Amino acid sequence: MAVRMKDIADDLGVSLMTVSKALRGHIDISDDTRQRILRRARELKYQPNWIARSLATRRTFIVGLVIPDLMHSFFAEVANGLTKELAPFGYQIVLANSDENAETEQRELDLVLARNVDGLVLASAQHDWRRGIPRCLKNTSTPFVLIDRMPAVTNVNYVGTCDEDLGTLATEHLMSQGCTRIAHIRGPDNPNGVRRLQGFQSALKKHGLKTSSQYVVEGGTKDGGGYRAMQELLALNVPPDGVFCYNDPVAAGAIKAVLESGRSIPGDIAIIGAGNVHYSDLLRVPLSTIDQGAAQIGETAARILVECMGAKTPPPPKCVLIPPRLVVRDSSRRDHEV
Amino acid sequence: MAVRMKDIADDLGVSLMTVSKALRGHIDISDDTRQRILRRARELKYQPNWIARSLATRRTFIVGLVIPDLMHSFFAEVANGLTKELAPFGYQIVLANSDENAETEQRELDLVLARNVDGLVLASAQHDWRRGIPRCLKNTSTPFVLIDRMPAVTNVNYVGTCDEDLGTLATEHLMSQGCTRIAHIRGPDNPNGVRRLQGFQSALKKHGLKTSSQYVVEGGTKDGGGYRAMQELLALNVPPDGVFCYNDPVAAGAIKAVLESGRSIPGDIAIIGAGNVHYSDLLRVPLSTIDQGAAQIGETAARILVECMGAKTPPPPKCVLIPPRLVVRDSSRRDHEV
DNA sequence: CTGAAAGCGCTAACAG
DNA sequence: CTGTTAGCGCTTTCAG
Repeated sequence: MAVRMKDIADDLGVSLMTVSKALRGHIDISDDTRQRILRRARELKYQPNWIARSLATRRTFIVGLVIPDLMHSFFAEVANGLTKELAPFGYQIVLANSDENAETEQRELDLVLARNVDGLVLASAQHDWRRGIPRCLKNTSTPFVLIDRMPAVTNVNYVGTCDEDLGTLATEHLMSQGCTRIAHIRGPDNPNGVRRLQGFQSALKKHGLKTSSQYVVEGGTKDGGGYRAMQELLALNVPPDGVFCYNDPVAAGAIKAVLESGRSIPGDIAIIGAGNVHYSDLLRVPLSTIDQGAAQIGETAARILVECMGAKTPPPPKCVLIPPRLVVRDSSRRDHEV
Repeated sequence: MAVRMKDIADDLGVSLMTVSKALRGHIDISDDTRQRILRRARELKYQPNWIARSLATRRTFIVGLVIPDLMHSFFAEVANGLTKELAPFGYQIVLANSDENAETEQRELDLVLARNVDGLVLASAQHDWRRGIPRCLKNTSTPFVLIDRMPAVTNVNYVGTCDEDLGTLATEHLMSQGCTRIAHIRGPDNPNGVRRLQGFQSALKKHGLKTSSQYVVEGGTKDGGGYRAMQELLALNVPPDGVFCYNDPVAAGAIKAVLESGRSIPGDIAIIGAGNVHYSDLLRVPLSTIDQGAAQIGETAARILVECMGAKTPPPPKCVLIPPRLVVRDSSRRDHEV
C-alpha cells in the first residue's frame, strides 16, 4: 500500500490537515512544521492520490481526446500539440479512438465524460454532421472544443482549418502554374470534403474557368481511392492538366496512376494535395500540399480549454480558423515559375 | 450536477445499496426492483462516477502509455494496437509523452502512477539503459510492460522486435540480392541501435564477408542524418553496393543522397530500411524494409497487461519477441531475383 | 432479498 | 498557526 497523508501525520504527531496544507503550500503553516512535513514526505516518497483528490475537489486534471484515427498523422500531430501545451498546466490526456464510427464515438464520449474529465477535445466522426453536435455534449457542463470537423452549429468552441480557403488556395496555385483544365479528386461527404470542394469551385468561378462535372470525382481518403479516381480522369477525352486532391494520401495514389500512364508530373499534370503529411517530401515526386497547421490546431484547442477550465463562468464560445499554408514542391512547380 | 445513485434511490424509495447492486447486476435483487431501477437510471441518463468508484474499488480501468514520440508512426501504431485490444475490457489510455528525454519520462511516470493506473506500458527513453529500469518501477506494484527498448534486466515484462534478427534479416536479404560490399547506417546508442548493428555484423561474419569499420556510420534516426551518412559512404574509395539503414526515415534520406549523386537504386546501390513506415510504398523509390510488427507489439502488451491486472498474484514476467518480417520493394529488388 | 454502517484518501470550511 | 467536522459518490461487509 502506498504511503498516505495520514502516515506522515501520525509519524510526525501532527494532524492530517496540517500535512495536507503544508504539502499544497498553504501559507498558514509555520515554516518549521512545513519543513518537517516536506522532508518526511520526501523520505517516504509520498505521492498524492489523485483519485481521492479528484473526488474531493471535483477536478481530475485530465482532458479527453476523442479522434477517429491515431494512425493518421494529422491527428497524431494534433495530439502532440495538445499534450505539449497542456502539460505545463498539469493536465494529462485520456485517449479514445472512435475509429471513424459514429456509434463508437458516442460510446467513447460517454465513457470519457463518466471519468469526469475537466475538458474534452473531439474530432467528430458523426455521419449526420449537418444535424448538430452529439447529444451528450449538449447537456454537459464539461467544456469541450471541436476540432477539424466543423459542426453545423456555431455556438460551440471550434478550431480547424478553413477548408474553403484551403480549396481555393490549392486551386489558385494550380492556375498560377499555368493549369487551365483543373480537376478535383474530392473527399468524403463531411464538412471537410464539402468545403474543400466549395473552395475549388469558387476559385474556378472567380477566375472565369468553367466547371465540368466530369472534373470532380470521388476519391475517398486513401491512396487506393486516389489511384482509381485518377485513372477515371485519365480516361477522359480531355484529361485535366492540374489536379487538386482531397489529401496527401489521395494525391500519392493519383501520382502513381499518372506516372504509370506514362505522363510526367508536373509537366503533363500538376498535382497538389493537402495535409502536409510527414513524408510528403520524400514521395516519388515530392508533393506540393496545403499545410493545415495540425500542431497549431492542437495548441489552440488546448489554450481555449485551459481558459474554460480555469473560469467559473464559461467564456463565450470561440471559433478559430487556422489559415491554410501553401507548400510548393516538385509535383506542381512548373518551370515558368521560380 | 450529474445524477447520482442516491437520486435514483430517493426517487424510487429504495436504499442506495439496492441501486448500487441492481446497477452492477448482483443476483440478490428481486427482478421487479431491478427493472424499476434500471429503467429510472436510463430515464435519468445515469452515468456512474468513475472517480468515486475507483476510490472505493482501487481500480481505475486506466492504463498509462508513456512513449517518446507520438509523431513516430511506430508508436502511433503501437498505441492503436493497445487501445483496440484494451477497449473490450473497459480500459482507457492515459497518454504521456517523454519527448525522448529521460527526465521528462521520469516526471511523466510519477504522474501517471500517482493516477493509480491499473497498468503501464512504457517505451523508455532512459539514456543509461544498461543500468536497468526506472527506479519508480522497481517499487511499484502496478503491473507494467516495457516495449520496443529492451531493458538490460530480464525479470520484467517486455515486448519488442528482435532487433538482432532484424539486422541479420536485412543484411542477408541484401546478400541474396547479390550485394557484396554491405554498409550499415547505424542508429543511436540504445538497445535497438546496438542490437541491429550486432545483427548486421553477425550476418556478415556468418557469410564470410569482411567487416570494415568504414562501412558502419552513424546516421541518427531521421532523414537528415541518413542523407549525411550516405554522403560519407559515397565519398569512400570503394562505396558500398548495399546499405542497411537503421530505419525508414534514415533510408529515405540515404536514397535522396544516392539519387543526387547520379547513381541508381537498386542497380548501383540497394537500400533497405526498417519499420515499414506508412508511406514507404510511395517514396521516390519504393522502400524495402523490415516490418517490426508495431500493432502486434501493442496488442501483445495489452494482453500481458490484462492478464496481470486480472490476477491477484502477479504472473511471472514474460518476454515476447515479435519476429521481424521482410518487405521487399524496389529499393533492394535486383533483376536476377524474381 | 434489502439495507445500515464504515470507509477509500483527500479537501473545504470553519473553529480554536 | 493548527485541528475538527463533514463530506466527495461509490463499494464492501455484514446484519436484518
